[in-house]
Amino acid sequence: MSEAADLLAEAPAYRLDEQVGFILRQVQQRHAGIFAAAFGDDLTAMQWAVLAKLAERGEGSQNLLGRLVSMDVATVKGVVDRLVKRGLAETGADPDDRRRVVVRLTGAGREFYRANAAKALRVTDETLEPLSERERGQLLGLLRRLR
Amino acid sequence: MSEAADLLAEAPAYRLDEQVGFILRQVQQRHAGIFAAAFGDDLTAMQWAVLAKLAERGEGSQNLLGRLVSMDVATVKGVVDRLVKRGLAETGADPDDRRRVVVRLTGAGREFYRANAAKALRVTDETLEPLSERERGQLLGLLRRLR
DNA sequence: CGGAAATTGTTAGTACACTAACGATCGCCG
DNA sequence: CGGCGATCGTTAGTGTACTAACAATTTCCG
Repeated sequence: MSEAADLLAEAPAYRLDEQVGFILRQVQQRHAGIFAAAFGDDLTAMQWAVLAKLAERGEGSQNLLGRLVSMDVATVKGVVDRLVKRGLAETGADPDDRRRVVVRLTGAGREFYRANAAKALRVTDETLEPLSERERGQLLGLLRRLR
Repeated sequence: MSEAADLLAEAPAYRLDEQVGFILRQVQQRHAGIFAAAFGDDLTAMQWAVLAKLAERGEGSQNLLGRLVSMDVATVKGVVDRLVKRGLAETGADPDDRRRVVVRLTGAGREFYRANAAKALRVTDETLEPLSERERGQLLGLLRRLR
């Protein structure tokens, strides 16, 4: 009974504003804005991610670090370079593997982390501000499954 | 009864992997991968977004176009330049306002849109593949409120 | 042991993404 | 009408992001 109707529905409407990819980018943009407002010229979100991971896990090779923060090896290099230039991280040789470059936080890096972890949490909070506690959990649960 | 416990909880744990911003970036990465697998070297997601918007709305100034796709004015220029170089769009002067650059699709651009809209829909579909129909609606609803 | 395969990091090239500074033009208001 | 603020586009500079090609090692396997 619905076969004729199916024929009429042949051209599925493509509306950019309804595509996940598009909305995702807009949400990312808003988050980036909130982060920038909180951290100003101190650090970008990527640099903070690497710093936080180093604080969590101690030192590690660039490669491992890249995997932990879901960043390309070529990209992580640039981020680490900038952290080193800001004096928050330092690199050294791995005695066991001469290919490796070990990255670790400096004292200033650990200090920066301690001083700003609460602020970083507020960035997350402000990003999710339009949602109730229950909705936040829902959203995170759904997003995690799309990773 | 819980006041003593509250004092112990003073340092809120910051776990990178639980922050929306971080998860959001991972989901974006997966989506970008799916898009690239579908469109290969033909077009990036951004270029497709501009193309689709032009197909939806007809011609418009670079500035307007930027607003419609949530893209910086400086960024949109580069994207439009690349579409022009690929022969999918063209620019012209606005007779009413000599500051403006009007952007519109070429015949090849319209043709490309028609030929690929269904594929673009499949990219969205594959991105959301791990979720049920109901969950997809939930996710989009939540994300939209974070724009 | 020795050589092929895999891993690690670097560099170059392309494509977003945003800020700031600039010049050209438009529109409004006195 | 005349000027001044707002808008539009371009350019330069910084920071992700990914691919491809490459060199230096290390590892594994015959």
